[in-house]
Amino acid sequence: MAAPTRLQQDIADRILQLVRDDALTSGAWLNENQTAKRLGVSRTPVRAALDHLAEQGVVRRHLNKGIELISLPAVGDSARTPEAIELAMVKLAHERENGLLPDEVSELEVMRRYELGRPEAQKLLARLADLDMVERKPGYGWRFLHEPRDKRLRDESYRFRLVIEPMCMLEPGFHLEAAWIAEMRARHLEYLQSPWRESSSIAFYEMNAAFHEGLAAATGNRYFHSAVRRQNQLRRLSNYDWGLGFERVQVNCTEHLAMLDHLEAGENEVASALMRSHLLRASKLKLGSRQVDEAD
Amino acid sequence: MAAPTRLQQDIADRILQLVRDDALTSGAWLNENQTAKRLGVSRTPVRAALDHLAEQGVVRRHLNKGIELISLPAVGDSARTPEAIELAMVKLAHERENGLLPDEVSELEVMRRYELGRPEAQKLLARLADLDMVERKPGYGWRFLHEPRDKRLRDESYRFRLVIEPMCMLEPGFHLEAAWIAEMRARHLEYLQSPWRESSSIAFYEMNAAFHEGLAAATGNRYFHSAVRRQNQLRRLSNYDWGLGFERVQVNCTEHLAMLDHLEAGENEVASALMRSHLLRASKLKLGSRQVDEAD
DNA sequence: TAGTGTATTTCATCCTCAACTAAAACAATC
DNA sequence: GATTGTTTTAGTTGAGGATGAAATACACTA
Repeated sequence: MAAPTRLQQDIADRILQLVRDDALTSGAWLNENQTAKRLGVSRTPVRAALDHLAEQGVVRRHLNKGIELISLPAVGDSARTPEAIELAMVKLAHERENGLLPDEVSELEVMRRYELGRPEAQKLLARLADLDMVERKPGYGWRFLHEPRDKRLRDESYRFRLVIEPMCMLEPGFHLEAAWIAEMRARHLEYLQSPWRESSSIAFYEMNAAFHEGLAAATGNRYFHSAVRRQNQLRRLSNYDWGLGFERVQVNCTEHLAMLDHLEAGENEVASALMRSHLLRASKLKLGSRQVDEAD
Repeated sequence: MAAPTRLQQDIADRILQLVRDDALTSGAWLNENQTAKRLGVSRTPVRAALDHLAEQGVVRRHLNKGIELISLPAVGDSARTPEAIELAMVKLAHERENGLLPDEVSELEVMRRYELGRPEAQKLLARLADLDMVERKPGYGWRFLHEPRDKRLRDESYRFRLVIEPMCMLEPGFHLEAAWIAEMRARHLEYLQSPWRESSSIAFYEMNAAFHEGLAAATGNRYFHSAVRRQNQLRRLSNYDWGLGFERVQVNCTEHLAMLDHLEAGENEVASALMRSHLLRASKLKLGSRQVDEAD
């Protein structure tokens, strides 16, 4: 059978998610129409996704009767493959940090260097431009906007976040879902209890990003949300190769948990103050050799 | 002769700007190499631009000798043609505001409706997505993220700016160029002294945007700058067809001028407070029939 | 009738080719 | 020797076609 499309893979994952949410068990029957409607998509990709799931033995098709659920795979089994563009972006940022890239690059150079098609290279550069990392030169080519390992950049980022993030929880409409708090707390506790491995640094960064982004989203104000998301994207580029000690992880998690506690208790001013000091402390950390940036 | 390229037109304008900055007069000689270097561009487009200027009688080429300046056209003579994409964006935003566009559009529909090529339509949609105005649907097409004339959106924008902009002038590195202050002051005074015409509303908006963006740029922090610029772009879409009264223009200019005064005197805290009340006042204005948004 | 199976249409992406533009190298002239 | 004129090379953009995927409409089955 044909390889699954990005969308089909995505739909397949979301179908499994729906099945879990509805607490369906083996033997349950799925409905193409409803599924398609719930996912906001036509039946075509849903059918394709179901075909793929059938191949994996998760469901079984019965001719003209429907789809039977056979066995539900474990959560997180489908190892989301990050997009090629994402990978290339991280790689590019990394090479730039280490002085392997000149101050100016052409589109073609990006294509060759990271083995991308033209549209992909264009998207990549557009996204970097959006993050204020590069800009178009007047004629051809692109120019990096700051030096590798620019300390000023990091300071600027913290100063910006210091203005934005503590204000989030003071916004009028600020509201956190109880479920979100619970999930965040669980994820943080996991890091406190299990031993730290270098390999978990990417997942740790993502949890951090989700924490800060979630707080911004809770304002209900899309501009706060998108400003924080933008900062996260930016930091993601340089932070994927952290060298991070367990103490730092511990401090970070503890501070996050404290904020969650106060927010749950409705003490938003306290949480706001905590956020401020949290960011201040992070901004003052000395940078280790491999520590281009750190947790928050 | 071939029609001037976007870049060539741009270079031509900037050459004239350089000539003015250097206070060159008729009879002066221009140097291709230096010009190219100053503009950060190769000689090729500079030559082309000079050819176009020669056609218009601004300069004259002497074979193997150089370029002689003949007559300097008046400022603002070259009516900057905004990019086709810009125009289409404004038009699209306008139609959307007036309910002429459905909640979902396809790329092709954008191409047809605004007579754009595919790459242009893609760029347009990408930029709208960047401004959080639309998002990709899972399958095909794009979806508008908010209702036309969404009041909430406007409130959110003000709340965000209320957090960001007053903090700009309190940032450690904040520094305004004296020349910038002088120019801004002059432009504002012009609006106070000359009678208000409906036709000046676009120019008025641009002055406003330049004011706020300039203050953000003065922080030396690119994140403040880019956050404010983003807000300006967003507002530009819905604000180009203002219906604005002279009183509002007057109040707006007066407040801006007061801020400039205090900033010049080093009283940044005062200016910051003024900015806060400035934004608050603007956010509380009642919206007139055509007043989708207002000055600040 | 409510659902799946099938076909058709619309849409988007990818690719390649052609045209053109800018950059860089070289030649010619003052 | 510096500056302009010319050529060469590299890079980018735009247009059309092929491919494949999603949306839609229709047919079929329980």
